[in-house]
Amino acid sequence: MARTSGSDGEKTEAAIREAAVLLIARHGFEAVSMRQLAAEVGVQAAALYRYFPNKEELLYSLMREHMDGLIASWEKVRPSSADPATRLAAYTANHIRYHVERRHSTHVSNMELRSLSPEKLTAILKLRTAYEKELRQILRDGAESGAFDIEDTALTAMAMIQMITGVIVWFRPDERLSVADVTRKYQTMTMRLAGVEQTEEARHVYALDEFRA
Amino acid sequence: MARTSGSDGEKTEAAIREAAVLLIARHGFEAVSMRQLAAEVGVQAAALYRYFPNKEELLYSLMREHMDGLIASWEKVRPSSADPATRLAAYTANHIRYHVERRHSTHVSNMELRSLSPEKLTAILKLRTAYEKELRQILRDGAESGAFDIEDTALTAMAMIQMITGVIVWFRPDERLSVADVTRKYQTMTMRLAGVEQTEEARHVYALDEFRA
DNA sequence: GAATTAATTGAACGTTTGTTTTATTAATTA
DNA sequence: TAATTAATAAAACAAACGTTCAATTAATTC
Repeated sequence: MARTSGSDGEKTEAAIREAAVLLIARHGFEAVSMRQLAAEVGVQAAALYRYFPNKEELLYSLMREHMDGLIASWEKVRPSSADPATRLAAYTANHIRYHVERRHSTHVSNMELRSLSPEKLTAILKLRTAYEKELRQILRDGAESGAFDIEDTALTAMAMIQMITGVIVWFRPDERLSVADVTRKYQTMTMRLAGVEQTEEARHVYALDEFRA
Repeated sequence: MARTSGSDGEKTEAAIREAAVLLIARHGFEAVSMRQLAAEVGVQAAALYRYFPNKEELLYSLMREHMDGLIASWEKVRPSSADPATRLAAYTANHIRYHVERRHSTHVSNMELRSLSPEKLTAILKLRTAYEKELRQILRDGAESGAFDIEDTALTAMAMIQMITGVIVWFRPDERLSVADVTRKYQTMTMRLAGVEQTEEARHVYALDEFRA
């Protein structure tokens, strides 16, 4: 056999990416074989090598796509000139929205870092650090202006990120809780961690429907 | 060759467990081979099967040991009859201490769940749920008594656990931050998430040296 | 319609995998 | 000291792994 009827490189690559994210999220990178992935796509294993030179490059490509998308999504909604509390609420909302919508690729990007070579690992961590730096800056600005009350901005930023990323571990949108509900509740919590007073807190969180779309 | 001079079953099993936790934490369960593990212990692969019937049972045994230890450590320090804020501070401190002291087994228990069969996965999750239930009860008691101000106790408990477990991702004890420093800062943050007022918050956190040993 | 390019198959490669079996020696018990 | 048990090595198993290569067909270009 050879080229199949109706075959299309672009569609095949997209199908590979989608199946790979799902399989790797479910079973882990090392546990997924190229044959298993190919079978899921409906193709022979050898065909995968037309799109990715090897297994590790496939993983790396998935992670880069995820991180690039995350940063791009933030740059799109970022209210650069707003006050720190507004920016914090926006950061929280965007983070949760992006991760909830991409549970599987988030899992891959967070859990499979050890399967990357040192150079590729460094590249991904660089993107992650750049993204986290945005939050640290918000916290620092708020602490300086007196809007926030934070003892250790670096530590608080790490704690916040862990907290809001953790939403994908337990949250599934259902009838009880919508993404908007969860976002609002997490916004309240990041405000509390930032040391915003209760009245100010509510004013910022509830006024931020625009960041929960 | 056969039995080696000075060989001792107990010591060998302990060596296997220790090496397994380290290797699996570093490379992931699927990426670690029985031969690699055996080499680390200084033994042939076949010798491992004297202590564990197969690879999965080894993983399961490591996870059970971790979870049992976590629950036991909490039962030992738990101030059952204290007020909610004190109990929350104790829970936070014990959680951080246990996890920081066992970074590698924490990594294994949190990241390798998907390598377990459904029955074993259920067993481990049952232990985890039991442990998390303790925190939910503290939050519920505090909310009822008016000591805490919490909108959604289940969600807040999940967020707190994610936050305080996340400490192992970035924290390494060094000259800048000791475990006691980090514990105190995280206690402040869990108090804030619980909605304890600032003055009460400080009174509870700073008086809890006993829970930071 | 012929030539070229894109997409894929099927077979094969040497390694490595988890695991089992058998033999052998050290330590312990009688 | 003889018999027994504990602990290991060495070799072998079939199965699965990532990857390569040559052949073949579909789609596109000329």
